[in-house]
Parts: sequence; C-alpha cells; structure tokens
Amino acid sequence: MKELDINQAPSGTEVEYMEEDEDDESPNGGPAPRKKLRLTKEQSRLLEETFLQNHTLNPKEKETLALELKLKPRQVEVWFQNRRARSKMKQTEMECEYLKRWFGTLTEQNKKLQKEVEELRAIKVAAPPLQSRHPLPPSALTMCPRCERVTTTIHLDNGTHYHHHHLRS
DNA sequence: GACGACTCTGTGATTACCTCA
DNA sequence: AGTGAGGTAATCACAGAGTCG
Repeated sequence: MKELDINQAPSGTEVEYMEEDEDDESPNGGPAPRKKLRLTKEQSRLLEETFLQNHTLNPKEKETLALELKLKPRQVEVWFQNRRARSKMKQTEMECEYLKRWFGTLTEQNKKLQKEVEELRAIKVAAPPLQSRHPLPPSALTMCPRCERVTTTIHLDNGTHYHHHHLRS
C-alpha cells in the first residue's frame, strides 16, 4: 500500500493551514491530530480548470501540475479522485431527480388513460345496438391527431363517422 | 449584539478492493 | 499466476458557516 504522509506539505508552499503548528507530535508525546489542508483559491481554480479539460491525468501531467501548484503529486491525484467521485455523485443525484419527475408525469398520464378507458367502457355499455349492427374492428381504436387522445370511431348509417369525444364536446 | 454549543456541509485524506497491462 | 499502478467506493476527520438559546 502507498505509505505517504500527504498531510505534510512541501516547505514554502502557499497552502493554508488553519493554525500554525509544524510539530508531528502533540506536547504530551502522542500522535498529533490530523490537520486539514485547505487549497488556496488559485490552486482550486487551476485544478478545476484542468479537470474540465480532462478528468484524469497521466503521470507526467500530474507531476507538472503538482509542480505548478506547489503540491505533492499525491495531493493532486487525491484531488482528482475526489473530484471525479463527487461529480459522478452529483450527476447521479440529478438523474435521480429527473427520473422522479418523469415518474410523476407518467403517473399523471396513466391516470388520464385510465379515465379514458372508463369513458370508453361507458360508451360501449350505453350503445350496444349500434355496435351489434356495426361491430368495431380493433383498428377503430385510434389516437386522435387533434387532441392526442385515444378515440373510438363511430360509424353512422349515412356514411359519416365521429370520434366519441368530439361528439361530447 | 455577542457568546458558546451544536449541527450541517464541503472537502482533503485514508483504506480496501478491483481492473488491467 | 503474480505484481504494481491507477481506478472507484466508502469512510473518516477536520474547517468553516449557519442556527439557536
């Protein structure tokens, strides 16, 4: 496993520590609490800019960028790992939100279609003699291009035909 | 207002494990 | 088959901002 102390920034860096304490050990001799490094705005900006161009770095690019940022290559590597992971998580969250909304509209559509099915059933029950003389072929159930609803075409004796919901409206 | 305790969020770092050359 | 490099996923740890009594 990689055994690098990445909490120890190279001397003379612009890395901001929250408090100045260069010791590796606490006064009582125990292990020093892990300090959290914060990148400067400029470091973050350059990292971000590089990330937008390419989400992964080859060893040469990593080395060059680390030199430019006055960070260890390992720190640059970690930054890119985290950046990839977190942008993927953000993307997944956005997709999740999208699917939720899509589910909502599909549910709405489903409700409307169920209602239409009920209406069609009602028509079928209300007009059995007409249907018995002129049984509806399956092709009579079509999508109306005008209102984008499922329609039943009703054929009359004089040759005209109507869509049921046009008659009702 | 200012304070301290607490919570939340963002992010640097670590670890375990996986994949591939 | 074994190995090392580099990736992801999960998690830890800390800083800083926000909130509240």
